[in-house]
Amino acid sequence: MTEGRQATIKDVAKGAGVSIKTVSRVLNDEPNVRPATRERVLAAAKGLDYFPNPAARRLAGRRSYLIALAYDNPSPSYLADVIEGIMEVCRSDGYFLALHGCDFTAPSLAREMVNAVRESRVDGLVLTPPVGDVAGLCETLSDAGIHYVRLAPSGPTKGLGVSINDRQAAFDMTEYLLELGHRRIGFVQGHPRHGTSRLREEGYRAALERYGLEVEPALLSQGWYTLESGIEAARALLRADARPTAIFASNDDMAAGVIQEALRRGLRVPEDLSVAGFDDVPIARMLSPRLTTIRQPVQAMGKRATELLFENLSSGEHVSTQADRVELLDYRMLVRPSTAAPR
Amino acid sequence: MTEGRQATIKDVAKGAGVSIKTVSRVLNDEPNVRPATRERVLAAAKGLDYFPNPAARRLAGRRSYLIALAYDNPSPSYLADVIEGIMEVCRSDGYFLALHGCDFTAPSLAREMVNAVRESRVDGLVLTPPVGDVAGLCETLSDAGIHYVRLAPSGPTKGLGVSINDRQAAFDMTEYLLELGHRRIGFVQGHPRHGTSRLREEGYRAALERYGLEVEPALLSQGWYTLESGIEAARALLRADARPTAIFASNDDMAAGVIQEALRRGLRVPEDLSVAGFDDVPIARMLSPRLTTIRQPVQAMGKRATELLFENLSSGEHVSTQADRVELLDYRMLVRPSTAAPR
DNA sequence: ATGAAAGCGCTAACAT
DNA sequence: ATGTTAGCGCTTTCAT
Repeated sequence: MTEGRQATIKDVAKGAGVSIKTVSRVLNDEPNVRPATRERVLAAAKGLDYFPNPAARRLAGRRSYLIALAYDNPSPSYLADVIEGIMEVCRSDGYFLALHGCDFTAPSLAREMVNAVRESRVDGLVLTPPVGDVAGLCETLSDAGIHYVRLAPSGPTKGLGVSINDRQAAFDMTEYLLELGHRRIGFVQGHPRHGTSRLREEGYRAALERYGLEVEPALLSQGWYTLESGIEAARALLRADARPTAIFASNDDMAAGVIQEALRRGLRVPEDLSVAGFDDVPIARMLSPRLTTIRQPVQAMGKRATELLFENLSSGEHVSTQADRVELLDYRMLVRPSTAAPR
Repeated sequence: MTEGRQATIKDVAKGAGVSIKTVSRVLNDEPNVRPATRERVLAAAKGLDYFPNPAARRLAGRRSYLIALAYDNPSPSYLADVIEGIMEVCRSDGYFLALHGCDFTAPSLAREMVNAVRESRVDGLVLTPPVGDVAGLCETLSDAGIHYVRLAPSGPTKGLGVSINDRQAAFDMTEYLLELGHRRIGFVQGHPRHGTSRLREEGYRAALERYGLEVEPALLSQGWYTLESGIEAARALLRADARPTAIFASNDDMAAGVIQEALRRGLRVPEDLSVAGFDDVPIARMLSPRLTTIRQPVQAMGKRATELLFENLSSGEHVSTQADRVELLDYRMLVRPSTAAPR
């Protein structure tokens, strides 16, 4: 039942009684085609069930119509959401998305990424945290003439980026806990090598300072953005003499660990301990009690990042040559039953 | 700093002092090249930092070196895992993975998928549940000469597939609860249009029958594989006069809902109610108590499915022409604190 | 406003 | 064992 072969631009040209160049013009929305001619070409293409061969287009054109997403072990929902956002733009622009898993701690990361780009011919990269924050990576990419956009870039930024204000969001969450009446608020720090960890901690500290409270070392505990590290951190925070009445974990996975450890110790959440997270991954709604957290618009961030990348690609300029440009999107604080006023 | 242009096969040929065909032979591991020549070519390629242009290769060859993953709203961790498994094989075989989100309830699904394949020129498809179970889809794909492999196919299967024995796994879980001493075991059914739902329910029913127990309608409650539907289902099951001492939900998200509703009613888990799930998504470990569940080797399934697809592609035969071939991989039952003997 | 012709960088017959 | 020669199906000058 399979058709003999797929229609080519020649078939369409013949069908419409024009040259292949005219067909190409119509297909690429170039000027200088009479509306009547355009219609005829479109009709012929439709009738023949014609789709341009991407390989031929890539080979002849200057672009590969391919971008890649570079990531290192993100939470599954983050990956799924960001992909969804990117795909939305790719679909409408006729681009493909390639996935590039990598190890952000590998010394050879930059070199390997340049090679991967050379090999796959991708037109540009979307870098998710923490990949985008790797020291020297952006410089290497820029030097190699590779276009990219970063999600949640931290620190002094070069080039394009999309983010939320992590610092402000953490500030808001801490302030919310303070306004509930909490005065001893524990904080579980994120992965030390992720840029967002620093920003979120800064927000937490700033809020305490605003309330004239000291940030006691006993209120801080190091985590790694994993469930297990959240349990460990909670263990440390809760065995202190004057234990906190609330714990703010830098992400939801760790907050789940905090809740687990609290319940194991017979503490009730939120009556004995309020717990807050960050990210609003699916588990936040599935925990008992449901978790107070910050929602990042991950899908929208992926979408906007891709739009910026495409603009940059077609502008011709390279990322690094134009002014730094990081767009901030809105986050939302979601108050759920895991937080309450201290007793 | 950007290089003038990327090296081509001609550059390599010149550098090695051979013809481009010989370079091509070396690159594609074809026979009839003297080892010494091979070495020379390889050295030249390396020295020139040469990578074959995928677009040219696709255009000239008969393959696109591209496969697609078709999915409809899977759990993020399922998607991430299956992608990881597929990518593993793609990387080693020089293939790319395209993502194709779709709506498995759309009447035009089959037609749209054929068009998408024509447009993107993918060599083959990996279909995740429930997409692979859509009536008529496989026939349409086969008729169009499109190669595919299904994950977790249900029902009488045509063509290639990779799965676990969902029915047996559900049987095992139910039997485990029975052996703990439970006699009233509630069951939350999965999405009515997912093939796995039927299989898992069959396993549950078979285990009860094996123990000479009747499957009372009051023990069954319809869910949709979502958290909310799990809560609803638990509400129905728990307000019955003789309420179950254990509830087996067809997936983890619904099990999370069951736990939430049970705790809301003041029931303790597992003391007053045992809860079990299916899938072992990340939340299973994050819930309090941690969830007893079935682990599917999703990544391995994605990997194996891709291997089968590639074998099929290079065999030349079409999927539908050979004997049905569904490989079953091992699952594992994970006993965690959410289940215990009834009091 | 439209067309002719020359590639893009490979693979695939077909030599040799 | 290696080379020659056509394409693959587009985009891109450059004509007209």
